[in-house]
Amino acid sequence: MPTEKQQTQVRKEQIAQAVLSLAASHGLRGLSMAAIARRVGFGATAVYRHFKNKDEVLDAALALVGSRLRANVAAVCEETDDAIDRLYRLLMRHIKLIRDNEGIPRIVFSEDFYSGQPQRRARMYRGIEAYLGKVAAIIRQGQQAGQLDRDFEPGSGALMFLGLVQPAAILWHMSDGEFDVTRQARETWQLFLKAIRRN
Amino acid sequence: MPTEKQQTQVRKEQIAQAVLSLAASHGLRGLSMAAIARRVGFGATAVYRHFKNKDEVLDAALALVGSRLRANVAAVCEETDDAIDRLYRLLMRHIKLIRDNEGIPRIVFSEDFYSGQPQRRARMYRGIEAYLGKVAAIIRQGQQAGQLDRDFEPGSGALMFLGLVQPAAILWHMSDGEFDVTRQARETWQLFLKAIRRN
DNA sequence: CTCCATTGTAAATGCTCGTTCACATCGTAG
DNA sequence: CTACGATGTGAACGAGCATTTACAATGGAG
Repeated sequence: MPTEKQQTQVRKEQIAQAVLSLAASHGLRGLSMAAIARRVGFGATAVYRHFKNKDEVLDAALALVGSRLRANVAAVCEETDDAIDRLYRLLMRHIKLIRDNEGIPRIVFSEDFYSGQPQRRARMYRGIEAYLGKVAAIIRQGQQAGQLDRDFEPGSGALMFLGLVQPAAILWHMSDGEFDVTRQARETWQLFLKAIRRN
Repeated sequence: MPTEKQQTQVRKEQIAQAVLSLAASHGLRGLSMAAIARRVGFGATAVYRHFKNKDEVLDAALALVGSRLRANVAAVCEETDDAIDRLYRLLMRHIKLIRDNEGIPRIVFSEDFYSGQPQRRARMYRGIEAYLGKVAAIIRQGQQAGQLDRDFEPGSGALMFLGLVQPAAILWHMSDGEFDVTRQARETWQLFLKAIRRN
């Protein structure tokens, strides 16, 4: 047996990360069990020692994405107390996360990921809602502190915040990295700030 | 032969539309030749009378989306000369287009659609760029007319414009229609307006 | 009316891929 | 040290699906 044995816990993480990496280069279509396993250094069938089936593997990858997003929010709240600072840092972290793991948007926005899996779609929906809720909380904090305008709903602001990244991210990877996400995000951030800041 | 004969031109349109309809309910994964053909009222193999292979079928669907988007821009430019009006109407038309053809975002954002097809991805990129260019042109017109602020690039504004719809659209169909896109778009439109309007 | 190009069908092929099974090997508890 | 559970392997199966092929029906041009 050429491959070393490893704990299931370790393997699970490796497999989930392999899904993200592979999705980055080949999307969901080329995401076969064999490809995932090869990435880890496996035969295809070994994956079944750690997961019941492919769906469980994809679920693990999804959970990984969720934990990364939560970590970002926690980090910016650690770094600063200022609402605007928090939002800007979160924006930059979000972009970096996507740049480093191109597979994330490819999976999250891929419809094949959800087709035939209503529970997974529901879980994803709740995950995005939770993320938006945390952004909204930061915005509400800014409104109460008097930095941000009070005449809009924090939820709408949070949605717009997400809109700062999404089109840029899609264009970025459609252009094969040619499109400058970071620069564009900085530009639209200025517009966003003008929209939400107390005049 | 139970099925009536039809002109290739007619069939091509039917097939492309069938792709959009099917993608709406089952994503790209369930999008088999058999399913497409059945939707039209066909056997699977009959599709090959009109298209060389599946890739050509998907390309046709993509072209259909492009023509719909162009039609929207042309329509709003017909309806009014005012830049802000044009943008608002385009936003609403864009939303309606997506609500009526849920398959569009499912295809456009599905990475499987592009994986292994670099030319198609490039074509899509050019298509989005062209759309953004037209939005930017409307914005520039508004800047020259003095309605809109001059201190931001029209391209950035156009990107932000796209960001008004995208997250809302994704949440909409992830929530199975529960999320109110139109209401949210109206809210974020107010924010957008505050961001771009000449104070 | 009669060809024949066009449009359709059914059966068959070959490939990819998820999954199972029987067996080998590692590492650790006792 | 020894057994046994945990982990890994390769072969094989079966389903789904794109595509090809041989054949039938349609319908308009001459």
